[in-house]
Formats: sequence, C-alpha cells, structure tokens
Amino acid sequence: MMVESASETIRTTPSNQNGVSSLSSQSDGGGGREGGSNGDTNGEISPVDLLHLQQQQALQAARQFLLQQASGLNSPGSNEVKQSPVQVPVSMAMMSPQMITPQQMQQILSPPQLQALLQQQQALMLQQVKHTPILTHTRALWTQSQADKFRCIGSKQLAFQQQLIQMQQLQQQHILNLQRQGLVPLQPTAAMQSLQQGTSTHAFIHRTLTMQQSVTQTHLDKHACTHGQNCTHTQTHASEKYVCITISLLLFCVCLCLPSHEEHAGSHPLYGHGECKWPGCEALCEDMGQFIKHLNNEHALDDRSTAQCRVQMQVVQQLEIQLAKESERLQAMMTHLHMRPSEPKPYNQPLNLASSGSLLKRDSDAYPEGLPHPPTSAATPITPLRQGPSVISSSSLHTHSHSHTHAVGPIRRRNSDKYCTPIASELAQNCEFYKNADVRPPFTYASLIRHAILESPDRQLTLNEIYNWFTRKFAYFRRNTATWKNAVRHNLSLHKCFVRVENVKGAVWTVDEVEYQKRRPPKMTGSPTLVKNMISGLGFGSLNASYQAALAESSLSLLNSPPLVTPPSAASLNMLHVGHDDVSSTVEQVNSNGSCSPTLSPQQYSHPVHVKEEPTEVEEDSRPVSLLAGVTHSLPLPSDERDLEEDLPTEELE
DNA sequence: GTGTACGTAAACAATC
DNA sequence: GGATTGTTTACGTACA
Repeated sequence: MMVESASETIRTTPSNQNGVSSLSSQSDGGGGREGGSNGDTNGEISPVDLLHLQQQQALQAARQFLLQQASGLNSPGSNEVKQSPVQVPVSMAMMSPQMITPQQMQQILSPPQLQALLQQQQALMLQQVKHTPILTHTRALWTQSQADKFRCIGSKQLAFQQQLIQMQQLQQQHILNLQRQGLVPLQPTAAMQSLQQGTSTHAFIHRTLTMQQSVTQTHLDKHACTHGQNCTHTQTHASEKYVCITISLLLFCVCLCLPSHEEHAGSHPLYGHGECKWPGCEALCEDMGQFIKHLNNEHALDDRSTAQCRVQMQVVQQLEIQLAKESERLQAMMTHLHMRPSEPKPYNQPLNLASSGSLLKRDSDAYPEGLPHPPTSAATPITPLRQGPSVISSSSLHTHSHSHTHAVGPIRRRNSDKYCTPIASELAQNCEFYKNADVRPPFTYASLIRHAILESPDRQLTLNEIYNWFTRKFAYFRRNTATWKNAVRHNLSLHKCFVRVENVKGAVWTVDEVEYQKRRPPKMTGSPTLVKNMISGLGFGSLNASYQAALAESSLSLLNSPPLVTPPSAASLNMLHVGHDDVSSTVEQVNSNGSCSPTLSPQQYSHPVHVKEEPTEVEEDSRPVSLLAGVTHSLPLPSDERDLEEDLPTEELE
C-alpha cells in the first residue's frame, strides 16, 4: 500500500501544486490512522511484523526485479514494466541479491526503472496482502482520499523537505520513547545524526532504513521474548506509526531522489568531460540529463551492453589479478633488496612517481634513500630478473648509488644504458613488463630510437612510427607525451647517427651505425687477459660496469663464440653482452627467449660486419645502418672465426 | 675542475 | 589556424 502510494506519486505529473500541502497531511494523518487502526484491529500479527515483512518483501521484490531485468525476463503481470525501457546495470544484476541495498538501488536505478520496480512490487504486495483487512483498509483510505492529491506534485523537493521535517520529529519522538523503554541505545542514531547534520538524502534513506529495520527487529525480538505479552499501547502505536511513515517516506524519498541526478552531476562514473565513458562510446553529452538520456537509449540492457559489461568485468578482473601479481612481485623485489617494509607504494600509484617530465629521477623515487645501495660490482645482479626488469635491480640501483643524494634532476644512466643492459634482451625479457608497468626503460632516447628503427622491417621509421613504437612498447611513454616526444625529436636532430631520409611517403629516419658507434665514448680497451680474468674470477653475475664495458668494447667476439655461449646460458650471454644498449648485441637471445620482439635474424643485424672498411659516406638511398666502417678491433680475429664473427653484433666488433 | 653525455624545456620555422 | 615535424639553444645533472 505504501508502495502503491509512492509509485502513484511517481506516476503523477508535476503540475498539481496541491501535492505539497496534501503530502504532509496525508502522510501524517494517513500514517497515523494506519498505525492506529492496525494496532487496534490486528490481533494475531503485529502491524510491526507485518510492515517489517512488507519491507522485506519490497526489498526482495526489488532484488528480484533486478535479477529479472538482468536476465532479460519481463516482469509478469506488469505491462508498464514491459513497456518501459528498463535498464538495469548488469553488474548490479549480477550481484548477489543480498548485496543490493536500498541505497544502491536508488542510486543505480533510473527513474523508469524504479518506477517499474515499484509498480511491480506494488502488484506483488497487493497480491500478498489483499486479504489483510488492515492493509486493505489502509490502502482504501490512502487511495481514495489522497491518491488524487499526489498525482501532480509541483514541488517535490519542498514536499520532501516537509516530509523530512515531519519525519525527523516523529523519529526523534519515537526514538525518545524507545530510549526511555530501553529498546535502543541512548546515543543518537545514525539516521538522527544524518537528519540533524543534514547529510545527503541518500545517506538518510539508507540510514533511516537501517534504523527502521533495527527498530522493527527490536520490536520483533521483544515480541518474541515476551511471547505475545502486551506491549504498551503507546509504544506500539508510536512504533507502528513511525514504521509506517518510515516506509512510505523511504519509498517517497527514493522516488524523489532518483530523478535528481543533478546531485551527482559530473560524478557519474560513466560520465566525464562531457562525454559518455561507456567503453567504446565517447558520445558527447552536454549535461547530465542528456547523458542519462543517452545512457538509457544507447546503453540499455541488451545483449551488447551485457557483453560489454562482462568484458569490462573481465578487464577489471584481469587487472586485479595483474595488480596482485605485480604487487607480490614488488614485495618480493623489495624483500630481496632489503627495502624497508614501509616503503611499498600504494597500488594505484605507478612505480615511478615523478609528476613532471623528469623521467629518470623517478628511479630515485623507486629506490629511496632507505634502500641499501648495492655495490657497483659484485653484488649487482646482471642477469635480467625474470620477474622484473633487470634494470631496476642493477642499473638503476647502480646509478642510484651515485645519485641518491640528489632529490631532483635526471639520473644519468650511462652505465646502465651503454654498459650494463643490452637493450634487446632487456626489452625482450621484460617486454610485457614495460608494456604494462609504468616504468621508464633504462635506456637513452637515442638507444631506444635506434632500437625502434632497427626493429622495423625496413630499418627506417617515420617520426610518428617512432612515437608509436615508444607508446606500444612502453607504458611509461603513454603519458607525458609532449615531453618525451620532444626528447625524441631532439635526439633525432641532435645525434648524427640518426639520418633523415626523404622517402616517397615522407621523411623517414634511419640509423647510421658508424655515427652511432662514434658517439660512444672511448672506453678501456679490453685484453684477452682481462677478459679471461673476468670470466674466471668474477663470475657472470658479478661483472661490474667497467668490466662489462671492457667486455663490450673489446672482447665479446671471443666470449660470443659458440663454445662459450650455449643456449642454456642465454642469461649468461646477456651478462657477457653487458655493455650494450645495442639491439644487435643480443638479438639471438631475444629470439631464443621467444619474446615479443620482432624476430630478426642475426644475419639481419650483423650483416654490416662484413663491411669493415666501407667508406662512411651516407648515400641517399642506402641504409645507413648497413654502414659500418672504420671499426678497429684490438683483438684480431682469426680467419676461421669469420663465420662466428658474422653472428656477432656490430658493437662487439669495435 | 673540466669535458661529455644525457634529459628536459623552450623557441622557432617549415610543413602538413 | 592548428598540429606536426624538425632544428637549435640553453640549462642542469651525472659521470669519467
């Protein structure tokens, strides 16, 4: 009955201004009459019990409605429900019915939905209670004398406020009675607090409902404990009146509040920046009203929306799984690095936290001063960690060991870039990591650009393609685009190793290997003895940067020979290849690891090896990458190692 | 202390 | 006219 009154309120047109005054009188008088008559006439079932049951039925009906809507079933016996384009969020419908609270319902359901819900509920309840004289009588009272006055409410908000005031008064009075009788604690209830503090209507509804449930339960408990012993009429009447009004008010509040999405203007999770955030939609909506209309029209409950919602759920699920895994990995890494337990960062923050374009200084954030910096030699693991980027544990830490006292400014990663980390193997082994994690790759822009170009089939890329490669390969480069794109352009222009070639489809960038090798700073020349000592004395995992540089610069040709590098020791090979940010240095390992990097045969990468004394002139049509000239090597290669040499990276022949 | 490499920011012009 | 591309300069930092 109260449901009906509320639903009738919804169906009314807002033209009748009489509804304002009639509402308060109606609620007060009708509810009072209801409570009184109920308490006087019902001998077996307490009105409180009945109303409690009614409320539960209402909630159950709402839940059932949601489920039916979600499953595409029309509500039986409700033409209006069938006619109205009811849209129920699938996620809502997928929830366990027990999880749906009235607050959630009134927040999630759109006005048509709630209207249909209430009507369905009304029909259901009428069926269930039509043989109850009290309810029938009350319903008759309600429908005959007041329903017409509700049809047109001119000012819902004003009526609602009056209703609230009245409700507050009744509530306070009722609670005082209950407190005097020891039925409820003396501290103010949440509902009263919300009333007094003027909290939101939604919170009020929820709290009121909760409180009403509690009070009703208290009555029921008391009723059960006393085994039918009479309660005082005062208590009974007040409680029943309160409960009746509460239910009617609740439904009224829900009805009134639902259309007022203005309260949530701009805060709808699917609406932002003037457009619909529904996956794949991005429809422009000027305001919330238009958005709601769009939402109901375009994203109603159908197969498509359901599928999209399920997809989104799976996305969220996957992200949560990924988040858990990454978090676990981070913890393991920090544990391994003896990082303080308090250091882990919140989930929702990227690993690197710098806000501005200073990319590299984020490493210092990732490794605060509390972190014991590993020594630059023995303790630094060189082998890329399978669980994460090797650069995090080695190069960055190494760099940080020199720069951790500087709070700002980019951290140079010369060692990591050129000596410690082979970019190809690093990217190969941590391809997915860099794709998903907001971690800056520990390579210079130049090396990354070079890698991108050499990775391309034609070894030439347009600027935009380079951009795309960055964003495709690294999650880090999906933001601060202006900064790193500027850096890319800057590097392309600055370094002579990048050659701009006019192509039929525009300008493309290629790599001049000669120039690229030239730009590398002179490093210590290796010697067989040094290499031998390093291999035998230090072990693969303990090569420091200098040794790695030496290896890279001078002696990798020896180390790279098949007897020393066998497939099971691919990681060791990486270690031996340290000192390269060179794509070609470890492409074999890249491919053998089955990484996501494009498969480039060693021949592709190393074919320039054959051209040892080629002039450095850069032809217009030639690919500068094929130019490798003037490279001297301190270790003369035996003639029979030429085949081996062909498999070597270009840098290894320096 | 100096030179080099690197990253970042910015201005500017040419081109799309 | 705005966006993109390309060049150049300047500055600060890290490192050898």
